[in-house]
Amino acid sequence: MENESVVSKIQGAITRNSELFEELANLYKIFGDASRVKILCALTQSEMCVSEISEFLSITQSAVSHQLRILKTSNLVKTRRNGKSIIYSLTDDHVRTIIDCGMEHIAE
Amino acid sequence: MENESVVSKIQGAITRNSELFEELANLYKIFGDASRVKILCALTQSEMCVSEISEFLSITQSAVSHQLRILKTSNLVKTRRNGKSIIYSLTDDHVRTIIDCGMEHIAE
DNA sequence: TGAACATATGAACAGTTGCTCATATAACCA
DNA sequence: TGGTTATATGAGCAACTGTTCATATGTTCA
Repeated sequence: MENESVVSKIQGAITRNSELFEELANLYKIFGDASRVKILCALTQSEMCVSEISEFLSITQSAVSHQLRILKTSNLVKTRRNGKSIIYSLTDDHVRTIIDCGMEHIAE
Repeated sequence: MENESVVSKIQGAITRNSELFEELANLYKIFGDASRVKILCALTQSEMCVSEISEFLSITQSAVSHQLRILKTSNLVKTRRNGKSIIYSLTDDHVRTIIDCGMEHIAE
């Protein structure tokens, strides 16, 4: 079949960049949880502290902290201290783009 | 604090659209696995049958089938039969956009 | 029809995930 | 300094995921 060379080229490209796809999957895995997407989406609108996030998500402060740690480890959010509070915000605008991208797919 | 009204607006918007975020998370969950992203990315280049995918991913035909079922259930791929083979292809171009979007974030 | 090939499906299982509970760390203020 | 508030962290656990193995379904062709 004449499709074979095309397929083997694709195979080559994907096998060579296997780690890249691993990384890509790990990025999407972070967006693959409703709590986290909500947090990220909220942060596209305004920076917020932990207790504010905890309140509007109606989940435990502990749960929020755990999620925020994941987001911070992945460098999607950054923090600064303000008195007793820790204020979370997005590190860059890619998050917004990615969310928009997904939203566009859903709105079909 | 003057941030309060902003936060409560965001809270409202997110609480109202809770199901939307659930849907969004479910979409990203699908992209959150290396095997699936590789399959999807391969399909942006060319339609392929199960055995071809199985070959270049180096995973069982069964595993591929299971993953393809997830992709099909989510309407990301469609199928047609060609003799003994089932040919898989993307249902639309959103997949490509979403992958590109994530890749752009990684390439920083 | 029956053997060979291609794909789908169900059960089982190890690994992962996201939550809660209890507790630790840290800053503020009386 | 001690009490209060804000956040972080670790253990434990139930639910979920992705794979493999065994097997079923479906198509082709001699």
